[in-house]
Amino acid sequence: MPSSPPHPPAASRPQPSSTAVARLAGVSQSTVSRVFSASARVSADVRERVLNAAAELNYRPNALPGILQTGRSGIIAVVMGGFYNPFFTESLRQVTSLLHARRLETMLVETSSDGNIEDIVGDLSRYRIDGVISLLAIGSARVAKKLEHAAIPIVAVNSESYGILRTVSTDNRSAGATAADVLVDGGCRRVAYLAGRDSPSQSERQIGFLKRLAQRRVHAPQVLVAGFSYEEGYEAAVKLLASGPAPDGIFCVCDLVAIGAMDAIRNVYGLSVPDDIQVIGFDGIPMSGWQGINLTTFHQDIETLARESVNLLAENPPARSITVPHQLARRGTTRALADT
Amino acid sequence: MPSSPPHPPAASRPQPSSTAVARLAGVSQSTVSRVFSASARVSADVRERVLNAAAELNYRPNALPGILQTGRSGIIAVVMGGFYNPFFTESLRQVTSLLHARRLETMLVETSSDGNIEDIVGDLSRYRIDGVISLLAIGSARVAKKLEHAAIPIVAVNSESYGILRTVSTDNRSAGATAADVLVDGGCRRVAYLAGRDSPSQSERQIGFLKRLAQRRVHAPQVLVAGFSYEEGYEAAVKLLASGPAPDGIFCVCDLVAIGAMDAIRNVYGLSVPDDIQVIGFDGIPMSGWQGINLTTFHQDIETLARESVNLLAENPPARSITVPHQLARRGTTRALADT
DNA sequence: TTGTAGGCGTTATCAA
DNA sequence: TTGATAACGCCTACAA
Repeated sequence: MPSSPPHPPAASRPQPSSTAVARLAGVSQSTVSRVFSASARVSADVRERVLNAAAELNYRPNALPGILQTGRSGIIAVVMGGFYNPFFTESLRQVTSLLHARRLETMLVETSSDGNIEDIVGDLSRYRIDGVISLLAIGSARVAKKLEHAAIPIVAVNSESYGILRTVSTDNRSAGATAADVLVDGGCRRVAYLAGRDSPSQSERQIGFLKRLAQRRVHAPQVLVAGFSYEEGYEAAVKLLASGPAPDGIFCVCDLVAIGAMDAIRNVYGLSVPDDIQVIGFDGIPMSGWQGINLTTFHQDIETLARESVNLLAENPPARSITVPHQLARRGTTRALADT
Repeated sequence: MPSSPPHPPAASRPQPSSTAVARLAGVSQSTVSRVFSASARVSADVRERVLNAAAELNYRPNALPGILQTGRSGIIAVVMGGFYNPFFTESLRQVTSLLHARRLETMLVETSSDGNIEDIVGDLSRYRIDGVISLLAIGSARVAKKLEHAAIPIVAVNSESYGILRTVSTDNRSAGATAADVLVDGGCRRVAYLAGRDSPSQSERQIGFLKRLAQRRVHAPQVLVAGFSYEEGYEAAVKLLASGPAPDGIFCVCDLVAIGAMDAIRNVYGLSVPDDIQVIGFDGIPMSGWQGINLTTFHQDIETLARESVNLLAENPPARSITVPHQLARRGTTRALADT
């Protein structure tokens, strides 16, 4: 690509201003403004002349001066990564949809990690965005403080709050505990956990899982760091099964990892899910319900996560964190009761 | 939800202006402006005083006045729907990423159909957006004309151009033809097509498929309108197989439909893919490559689609349409050669 | 090198 | 009901 100008060329003609409309309609600029504010009264005669002139020039009110005055843009930045995971894209959809219902626009920011979220927010603040919803967890107290310092309201989903941030999270720890119960009740005695990386929600799930296993007097599980993708789940399972006696139950950090793991279990090792190994995922992405997959998993209540995130931002209550219950979907990769 | 103000409350303190920084640093506002424009020369002494004052106030330059003057915002609206289909979300990711590389921001607009795209563009033009990339096809010449009239540069992906719009599209017709070849070469003699709805790219695939079948002297396929989702593919296949003698090959409008159809074929009718019925999808979403699915499909070259879309918008060449080649991925749901 | 002044397109205030 | 004017925050001449 040749070196290009930072901005695309402006539209051939610049957009007409209210002054241009006023000139054409033979009224003052303020009258045009009034016609388009809808709140003020304008005589029917004048209104019609103005609307005709506006239509002729294809006039569209410019929101920028108002933003300049009020400091409020009606724009929310949504920070996201992991586009390959339907959990995130569906979250994005719902958040955008809810923002739109409140007449707020979504500025989408794509980033693979939260490492540079401070720069991103700093960058975007030149547009005077009204707030930030981060679908990525904030990774450190240092970043959280910087964000707080930026004085732009921010809500993070499935993130630690560091005592500062407003957060909305699925009850990850309790899900981990339930996963342990499902596997143990299903007869598993030798379980494993395929972990994600650098994510507080994944840590919470892991902690809940380990604690409950200990309570149930089951051996501590073998823990392997996979990641969050199908491929990483596949590879982690290959490694897991190559490393010693096979487990009889695996809890996976997310559905994509679980699906990858199942493909490895079945195709590389010729083992059966759930007869040889039971598998549980997390997220409740649509693919988990496909008949050919039929994965037992935990639904994250994306609708509520999104709704509470937008509420927290728009209503600007005192900083607080909201926990959203998960929902277990028992399907074909686990057994209801031990038949031993 | 109680009736809420249209905008979230502004950040507690309004963001400081360059004037505030100037006051604190004991210089004029223009000097502050110069320090942050980087182009102009400022003495080291003054620069430092200004930067210190700016840091103390946590000053961030406001982009709006500049936009007001130039009419160029550096914001591109990306119109999208079908979040459940990884083809669209991956397209969104790549487009956003490329825009970001050009220092352009993405304003995300979610809409289920293109029906109201005119309203959307009209709405957004109050932010003086520099252009629009629509990942949804523009559905009618009427809408295309309106968009043209709005004088905002627009590029549509996999859309008809109506002789006006700039478009970037996969070579859908040729893919349809290749699908016919693959099935016929694989021994199919009685094929079906599971169609989408209201989409020019889907029509093109269908036309290419039908034409090539005729050339190959195979009976015209049974065509059923499914849609674009797993569920719709599933239901369409159930209906298809219930309606008479089963086909021995099915071309599906997209991968999700193909995957749904396969689940129905296998689980409802106990038939084998590919032994009884061969299946071809379209898009090349990641799931098509999962071992448990292993679907023969056509990869849309999203990278190129996204790159050309952004180029077309940013470089503002004379209106033109670009066709991007697809790539066939032969996998386990078709057979290479007829063994009859 | 630095300061002063005008203008971008609105909305809000005040006067007519 | 309508018009004139100030203000938002920055950039860009132009003046000093």
